[in-house]
Formats: sequence, C-alpha cells, structure tokens
Amino acid sequence: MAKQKRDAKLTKANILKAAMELFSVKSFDATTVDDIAVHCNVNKAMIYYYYKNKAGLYEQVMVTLMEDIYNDIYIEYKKSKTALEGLKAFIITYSLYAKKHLYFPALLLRELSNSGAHLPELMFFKMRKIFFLLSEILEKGVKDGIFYDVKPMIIHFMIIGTINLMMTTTPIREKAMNLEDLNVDTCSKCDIQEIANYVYEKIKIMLEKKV
Amino acid sequence: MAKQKRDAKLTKANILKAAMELFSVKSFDATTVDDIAVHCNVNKAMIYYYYKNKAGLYEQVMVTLMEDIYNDIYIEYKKSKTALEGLKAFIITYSLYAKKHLYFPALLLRELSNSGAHLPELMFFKMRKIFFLLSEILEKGVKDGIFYDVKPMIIHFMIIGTINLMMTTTPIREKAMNLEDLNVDTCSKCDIQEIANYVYEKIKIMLEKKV
Amino acid sequence: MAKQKRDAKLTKANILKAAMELFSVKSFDATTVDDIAVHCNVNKAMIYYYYKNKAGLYEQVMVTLMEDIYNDIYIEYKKSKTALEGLKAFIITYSLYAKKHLYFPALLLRELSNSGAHLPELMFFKMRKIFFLLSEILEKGVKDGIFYDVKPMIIHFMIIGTINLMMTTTPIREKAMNLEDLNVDTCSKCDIQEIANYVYEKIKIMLEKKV
Amino acid sequence: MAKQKRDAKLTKANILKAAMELFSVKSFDATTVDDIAVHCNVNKAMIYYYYKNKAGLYEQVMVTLMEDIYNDIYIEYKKSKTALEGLKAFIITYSLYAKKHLYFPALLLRELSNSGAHLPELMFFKMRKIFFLLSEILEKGVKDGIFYDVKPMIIHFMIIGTINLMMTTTPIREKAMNLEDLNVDTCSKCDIQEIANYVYEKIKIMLEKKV
DNA sequence: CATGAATGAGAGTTCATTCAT
DNA sequence: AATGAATGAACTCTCATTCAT
Repeated sequence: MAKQKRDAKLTKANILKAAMELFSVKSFDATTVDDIAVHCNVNKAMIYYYYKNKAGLYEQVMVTLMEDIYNDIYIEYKKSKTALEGLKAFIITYSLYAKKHLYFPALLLRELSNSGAHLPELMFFKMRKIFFLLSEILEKGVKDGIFYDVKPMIIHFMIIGTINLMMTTTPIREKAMNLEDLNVDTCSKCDIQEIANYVYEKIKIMLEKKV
Repeated sequence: MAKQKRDAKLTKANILKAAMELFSVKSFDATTVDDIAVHCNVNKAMIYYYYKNKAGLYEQVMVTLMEDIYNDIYIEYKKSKTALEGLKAFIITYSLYAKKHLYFPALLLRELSNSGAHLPELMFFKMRKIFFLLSEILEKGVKDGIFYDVKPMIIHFMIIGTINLMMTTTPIREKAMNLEDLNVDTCSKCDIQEIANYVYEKIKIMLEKKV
Repeated sequence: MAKQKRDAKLTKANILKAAMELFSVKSFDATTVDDIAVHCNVNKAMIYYYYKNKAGLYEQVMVTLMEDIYNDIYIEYKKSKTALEGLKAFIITYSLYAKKHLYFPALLLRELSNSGAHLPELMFFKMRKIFFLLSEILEKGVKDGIFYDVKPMIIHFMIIGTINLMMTTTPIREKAMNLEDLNVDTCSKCDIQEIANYVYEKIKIMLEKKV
Repeated sequence: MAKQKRDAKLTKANILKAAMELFSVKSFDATTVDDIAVHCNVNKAMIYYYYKNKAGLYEQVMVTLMEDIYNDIYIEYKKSKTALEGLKAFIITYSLYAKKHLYFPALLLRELSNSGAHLPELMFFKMRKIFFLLSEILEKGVKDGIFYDVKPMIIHFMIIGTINLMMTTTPIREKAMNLEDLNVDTCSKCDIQEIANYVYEKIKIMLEKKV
C-alpha cells in the first residue's frame, strides 16, 4: 500500500509517536529532529509545520502523556469506594500505564531530575494534578482514620520513584543478575503486576500502622 | 589571593568539580566542554589533557561520586550492630551525602533513566556495590527474624528513589506550594534530616510487619 | 548573472570542482573544509549534505578523475590498430588529460606516495584498470613481435611518473632555470605535447630494441 | 640499561630519525609533534629546543637526506670512467639508497607533488645538485657521441620517478597481485637490484639509439 | 501540505607552540 | 638540558531551523 499522503491528522500523530519513543530512549538533547523525521517517515520541515519547534514538540509529548495517565488513573479511581481501593487503583493503574508506554518512566524521571528548571508551565500543572489526585486519596484515608502520619509528597515519590526506576532499570538489573560473582536477587524476572502489587502491599502497611 | 599557576592536582580537581556541578544541573548532553572550562577558569584543552574526552570526564565524575558515597555509607554501616541500625545508617548517610553533594541525585537519576545504555562498566559496578550493601543489611534482618517479605531491589529503589526525587524536585515543589489554587503540602519546607527520618520510619514499618 | 539558487546539481558539482583544485594544490590534510566551502561559495554544511564527510568528498574527487581519464584513454585506444598506436594513444591522451586537469598529477602522485595505506577500495580498482589497459597494449606488442623484454609495471610508472613529475614541477623548474649559477636545461619552456612526444619516442625505442 | 640522559647529540639525532620515519609514512601534516616525541622517547619541548619548529625539523630531515644521497652517488660517480658507467652508478646508487632509507621515496615524491610551493630554499638547492650531477653525466655521453637526443630533465624524472614509484607502491602492487580476477604481473616480487638494472638497461637503450 | 536545499551557530577535539620550573 | 602544564587557534562535523518551490 502506498504511503497515505496528505492526511494531516495522521502525519501529526505519527510525529508525536515517533517523538515519544525517541525522546524516551535517547533524551531530549540526544534526539535530533532528523531522527524523528526519519523514524516516522515524514519530511523534517513538517515537524516545524505542525509543532513550533523541537521544544514545542517535546512539550506536547509530555503533556499528552501526563493527560493520558491522569485520565487512566482518574477513571479507575472513580470506581473506588475506600481510600485503600483508591490507593490500589492509583498504584496499579500507574504501573499498567508505564508498562503500556514504556517510554514514559524515563521521560518523567529525567524531567524530575532537571530541577524543573525549564519545565514548561503546562506540563508542570499536569504533573501537579496527578499528585493532587493521590493527595486526595491519602487525605480521605486519614479522615477515615485508617492512614496515619502521612506526608503525601514523600509517599507520592515513594510510589512513582519505585515504579519508574524498576521500569527503566530492567536492562541493568538483568545484566547485574547475569554476573555470577555475587548472588542477590535483582528482581530481573519480576513483571510489573508483581512489582505493583508488592509496592501496594508495602505502602499499605506503612500507612496503616499507627505510630 | 592570586590564582595558583601550574598546580596540576588543583587544576585537575577543579575541572572535576566544575564538571560535577554542570553535569548535574544541565545533563551530559546539555553541558558543553566550554561551559566546564569557563566555569573552572581553565583552558579547554586542559580538559582533554587530564581526561580523555567529555565522556571520560563524565565517567570520572560518576565513579568518584559513587565511590565517595559508598565509603561514607560503609563507615557508618560498620558501626551498626543490628539490621535496623544498619538500615538507618544506610538511609541517613545516603541522604546526608545527597545534601552535601547537591548534584549527585540528579546525576544518578538521569543515569538510571537511560536504561544503562551507555553506562560505563566501572560505574555499573560501583552502583552494584551500593545495592549489595543494602542487600546485606536486609538479609541480616530477615535472618534475625525482624524483617519479612523483603524484595531488596524494590526496597532499594524505594529508598533512593524517594530521597533523590525529593532532592531534585525542591524548586518545583516550592513553586507548586506558592500557587494558592489548591492546598496540599508539598513538603517544601522539609529538610533532609526530616525526610530521611520519615523514610526510615516508614521503611522500618513496612519491613517489620509480618504478612 | 545572479547566482543560481537552489540548484542541487550545480551546487554538488561546484563543491567537487573546488575540492579537486584545493586537494591538488594543498594535499588532503592541508585543505580545510572551510577552504572548499569558501572557494565554491557554498555553505560548509552543504558539503556534508552532499558528501558524507571530507574523506568521502576526497574519494569522490579521485574516483571521478580516474574514471574520466580512463574513459578518455579508452576511447583513443579503441581507435588504434597496432600496439605502437595504442602506446601512443595512451601516452598522449594521458598527457592531455593532465594538462586539462592540472590538479590530477599532484593528486595521483601523492596518493601513490602513501603506500596506498588508506587508499579507498574504489579508487584502487580504478587505478588498476588504467594499468591493465597499458598492460594489454604492451602484451599485444610482445605477441606481435615488436616489443621485447617488457615489464609492464615498470614501464607504466616510467610513463606516468615522468609525465606527472614534469607537470607538478613546472614552477620549480622555471625557478631553477632562472638561477644563472649553473647552466642546464630544465625544460622549463617545454609544453606537454612536446614532452609527451619525447616520452613516447623514447619508450618506443626502449621497447623495440631486441636485447 | 637506563636511558642515557643529557646526551645532546644523541637526543638530537634520535629526533631526526624519528621524524624521518614518521614524516615518510604519514606525511608532514598527518604527523604530529607528539607522535615524534613519543616515537623517540624525548620530551616534546626538546624538539623545539633543538629545531626551530615542526617545519624546521622537516626541512632538516629533507636536507639531510638529500645531502646523504648526493654524497653516495657522487662517490660512485667519481669512480666511473665513461658516461655509461656514470649513468649506471647514478641509477644503482640512487636505488640502493632508496632501499636503505625506505622513507626517502615517499618524502621526495610528496615534495615534488607540491608544486614546490613552499619548498625550503636549502632543499631546493640540494635537489638541483642531484639533477646537475645527472646532467653532467648525460652531457658527457653526448659529447662522447654515444648518447643522442637527450633532454636531461625528462630523463632525470624518468629515472627517479620510476624508482621512487616502484618503492612506494610495493604494498599496493602486492595487493593488486593477490586479486586473482585479472592476471598481469605487477612485479610484486621484484627486488630493487632487479628493478634498478632493468631501468638502467632501458634508459641505456633509449639514449644510445640515434634517431 | 510537502519537500529538498540552505544556513549559521556552535560543539568536541586536536595540535603546534610556549611557559615555568 | 629536560619536563609537564598551559594556551589559543583551528578543524571536522552536527543540528535546529528556515527558505524556495
């Protein structure tokens, strides 16, 4: 089938997808606009036609992802009754999203490593929304008298830090496992479900315990 | 005091220090060799004289930091008797190091986000050593019958993920706090001691609870 | 006439021509890509756009020249009936080409001085083709019983060595002539036709003589 | 045995020798002063101490070689009685020298390819001396009525062009021989003696023939 | 909408040369 | 006489971005 020409929406979407993948595996700076153009089989100039510039494309990528993940979580969260169910929904859905969009964890971690220096406004707000959702859940748990001693920001990073790092380090962990000099389990065979459940169980314990 | 001329050790050290700072605030790709040279007031060519190239300098930066932090932790760990004391030593010392070397958390997180793609061999081993130290502590706790259901890799990332993210996000968290639209505590006033203690307490709870 | 804009073929050809000239007067290493860009009034980046890199451009230059000269010789050679006519065609055509493309002799001699160390494969084969053509001519002469005691490789270098050196040394020879201290003819007024004929006559004698 | 320190003459000579070798295999531009320093195990600054600069060192290399070869030839030439003997002495001695100092042919050819543009004065005169020596021989042959139709400059380049090219192309010629697609003798097994004799015989024929 | 050509700024790296000891 | 440190000017190559068609 010949390449579908002049389908604006498709072209634009293709660019975004290629950008997601490349930005995630190679970082913003290491990805060239040429890379992206080649990857999605689109003329380089079109990238500037549809997106202001490289930074604009990057922002769009991040915003899209943050909105997506927020929506996923929100839907599951809405189904939950208790704080515990909400917490589970948050952790599990987040993990599943990370599994589906393998590029997301690296992108987010990198962004969070940059002191938010030049973090685009829009993205900043999207990130905050996700955090607020968790806060709401935690607060409800406290109000209902089942969570104690909660610092939401720290809990938040405990959850997403762990999940994201487990995702991005899969290759290193496998490599570390194969070196037979020392023998410690790097969880190289664990799948996300398992990891997500473990994290949930542990966070649950940690929050339910009255100090 | 006039600049000391022709002091090889000093020059070399200055380069390394400047590199640490810049690599941490701007990432490897975004930092230019010129930046570094200017930052430490050294002729650019000297960077190549003392370090093979930009990548070599970066590797040296990372290896130095990993060795440093490992040593710090190891010293404190050796003073501990119980697994709990060991755990506390690990978390607190790690946090203090992160506070002392503000550039470390960003560097480490970014490295862990790159799938270890071009992670230099040497650095990989240094990172592994730190993980093994924690594993040893946890294992002892299990043997002593005070820790249960331990997955060391996950616990490890829970600890360092949380601490590092709290460090790197300080500016964003402050910014988020100042926006008065929604009111949730982003821990923008928390200092490391407090964070580290909180993390320790929570991890302790999470590990001590028999499932 | 205003400079023709956006004429890809022209731009590419201009680069090649400028490269030929500069590589020949200054050698590969001594010629900078900037030199070339300025010389043909083209943006430096275009050189990398059309030719992989400096080495790629150089190879293209050499291959183009070798193909050109081979074709010129081949055409004349085909018109010849006897080995003697073939030999004459070879020497004369080669010389005329060297006169037309003044940069060729220096380029070739320099390449032959480098032990073919990093001689690109492609170029090596082009050079061999030219030699084989002469070999064919000489062999025919032997078969026809008019040439004796032929070592084609040595004859080949006798011909092209002489012609090329006479071309490249024109300026020195003039200079040497003008110094009145010693009085020997450096052939500073000889033109190529004359030189080529002399070489042909001498080679002819040398080959026809039965030992 | 420990390195002999502070032997000025030796150090200076070592530098010259290393320079000869490297300039010949890699050309002037491709050879770095560091290369030379390392090659002869001498501190780089010493090169500037003993020789004005890189160009000065190069000139010294060339002048030394030209003087050497001139002397060698002159001695043999003096022993000769007839023009033919002189010619033979010239060709054979030149060839032997080229064999002894393998770097010489490449250096000379490269120099002769540079239009003598920036050929140092001194070197120019040394080269001229060698040519004058041959001229003298040829002139005598003409006077004695045994050589005819002599253009000394062309004969000169015929001789040294052939010998030098045969020397520098040894590796290519071997390579060309090993490719079995076409079958022509590239003289890849010929040694210098053989080549020199062949050249002498041929030049002799060429000069003795009355036109 | 789409494309290939063009641009200019800058990045990493090398190197001849000099300085201080 | 000798050395390691330092310098500054190039040089190759890349890349985000824009222009002309």
